[in-house]
Amino acid sequence: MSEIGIKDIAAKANVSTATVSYVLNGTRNVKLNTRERVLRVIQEMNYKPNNAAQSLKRKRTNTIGVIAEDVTVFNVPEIIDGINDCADRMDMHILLTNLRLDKRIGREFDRMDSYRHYADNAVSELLSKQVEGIIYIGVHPRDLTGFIDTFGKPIVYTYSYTHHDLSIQYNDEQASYDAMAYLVQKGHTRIGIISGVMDSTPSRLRFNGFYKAVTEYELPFDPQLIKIGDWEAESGYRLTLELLELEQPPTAIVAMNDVMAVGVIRAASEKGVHIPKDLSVIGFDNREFSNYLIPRITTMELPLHEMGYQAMESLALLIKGEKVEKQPMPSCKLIERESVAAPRIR
Amino acid sequence: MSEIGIKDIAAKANVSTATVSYVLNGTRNVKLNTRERVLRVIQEMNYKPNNAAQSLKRKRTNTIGVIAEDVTVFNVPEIIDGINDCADRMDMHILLTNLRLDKRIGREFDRMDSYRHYADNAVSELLSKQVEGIIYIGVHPRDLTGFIDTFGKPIVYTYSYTHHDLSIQYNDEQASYDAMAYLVQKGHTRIGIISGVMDSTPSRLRFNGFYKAVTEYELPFDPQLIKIGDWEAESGYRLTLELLELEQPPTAIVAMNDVMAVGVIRAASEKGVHIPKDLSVIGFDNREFSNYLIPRITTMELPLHEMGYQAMESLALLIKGEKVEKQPMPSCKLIERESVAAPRIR
DNA sequence: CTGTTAGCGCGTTCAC
DNA sequence: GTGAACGCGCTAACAG
Repeated sequence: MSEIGIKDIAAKANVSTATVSYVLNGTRNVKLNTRERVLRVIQEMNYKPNNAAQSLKRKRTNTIGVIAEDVTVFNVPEIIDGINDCADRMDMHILLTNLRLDKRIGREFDRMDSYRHYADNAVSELLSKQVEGIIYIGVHPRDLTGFIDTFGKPIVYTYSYTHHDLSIQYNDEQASYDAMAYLVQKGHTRIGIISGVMDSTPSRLRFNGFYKAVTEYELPFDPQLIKIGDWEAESGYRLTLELLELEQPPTAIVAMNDVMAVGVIRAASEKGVHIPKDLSVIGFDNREFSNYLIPRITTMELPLHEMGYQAMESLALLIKGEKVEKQPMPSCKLIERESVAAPRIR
Repeated sequence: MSEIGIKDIAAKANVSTATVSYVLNGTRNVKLNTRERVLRVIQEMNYKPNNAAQSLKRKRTNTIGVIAEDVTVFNVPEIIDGINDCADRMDMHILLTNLRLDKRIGREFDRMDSYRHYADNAVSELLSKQVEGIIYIGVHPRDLTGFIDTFGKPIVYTYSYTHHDLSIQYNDEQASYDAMAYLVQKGHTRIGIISGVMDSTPSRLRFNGFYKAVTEYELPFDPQLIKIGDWEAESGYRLTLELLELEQPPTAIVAMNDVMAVGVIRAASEKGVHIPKDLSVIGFDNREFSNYLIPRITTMELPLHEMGYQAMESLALLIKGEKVEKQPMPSCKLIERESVAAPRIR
């Protein structure tokens, strides 16, 4: 056990505890000779300064808290990884709290009161542990204004946002615009879109991008090509069937997530419509499975790592009391695979 | 900011700091009247005791460290979730360290020296933070004996093991036996197997289960049905092609992970072999994508949550100095989906 | 039984 | 290079 303290080291090395501390922290010059002796004893006894005592005195913990709504949801680990990446470089440490929302309340995000206490507890605990700031990772982008109170401690949201605090989000509108541009460039003009539920922020942003592309590229605007899904594969399946039954079916479909893209593929294969020859599909999220489907789907990858990284960077600035200049939103990246081709000439 | 300390509360409530402490911890009776007054002031000022000071005095932190080799690897988040689940119930807190091995060194686990220092740093840091024990989560089951030294602090390994320490592993042999039994029960007798690389523990254990089933069910033992893959989809693809070219091809294939099962599906679809009518497939891991493939694959789910839970439970016992009685290994669970059917009668 | 005083835990840091 | 006060909350000893 490490019940050895600084005075044990001091005693064994025949110096005062002050000297040991100076050696350890390089806070002051110590004669080479004694320094080496001290260092050797520390090594021998495997001494590790008690962090609790240190931060008590220093009034700094070099620690931030991360509250993850649920670490098992696909986007979260990669964001944490980005936070870690950045934190490592600036010698900051992370205290992770996992709210386990997905298991505890499922998808009912709108019933905030049913899970507010989990968040409150997490914040209390983190503040008590003297974190210097907090990063909050949502499982679905949405407005969290008024949800938690950090009592003045800096907080940065990612994959969610509030009206008052800093938040790191990716450029959803641009992503969907880019997906469209890519299809147009391949020669498509009749492009269908299957959205997520419409009261969700990403759905709306992505729809904006879609609409912007339709306008700028002067594509035929046909409301029949716009389908409102619910993020699940079944809706992708059902709505694709509807699209295929149109008098003039689309030559390409943008699905607002990979899960619904699976539905698209199922519907197409059932109807004997070949992807990508007869129908192109783009998904969103670059979920792990998108690379294993047949065909492997072309999809927009979310800049999760970068979001985590930026969140940590910004939080560090906030902690230092410096002004955080608005960084450009991280962009999604198109992962070209096998589900998109030029449309068949009819 | 929460620069407010216990004495601020004491002053405002006209009591001594001792009283405040007693109120807070319920360590002694305090007259209802004063208690309520104190509580009210605490509430008003949002006072949170400084955890550093507390643990310094109490010599207990109620905190354990979790070292994850890489949080972005598929099995890790679920294990963390299990740890969390258990830790929450016993009011323990978690300090997570992410080694980021996958990004830093990729799959070269055998070159331990290239990443030992990451682990050493993580342990040092955790010990310095006075964790009461450590859980180590590997990204691939393997022997880590001698890899790290916790200087006497309890440690539990999961998804990896050492000769000396407690480790929580799932029952791999049984899983593969069960997969076989399931196929046999469906009527299969010629069953091919595609293993992972053979110097890996899970490969060997799963092969044992396979062999045991072959023996017990008196299946024809044909070495041609045994193929050594490398965990990647391409090997599943290539080896399936080989199996299909056999004079007497198998009616079912057990792939030792879902990724190779994807290769099986690709090969089959290319050869016009219908799954599951002409060929049944079972995968391993219940990776997210296995549920989105066409056909959705039947697979063995790893008891990740339970492993995390058990690891935490055992560690808690170790910390208390109690003896940990050997628990039964968590079992995998067969997830029945669409890739298995009875063999065609020839 | 209720409340207070004061020393302690362990490193840091100022004054000597 | 050293002695000792200090940070903040806990708790033993003591008082009413």
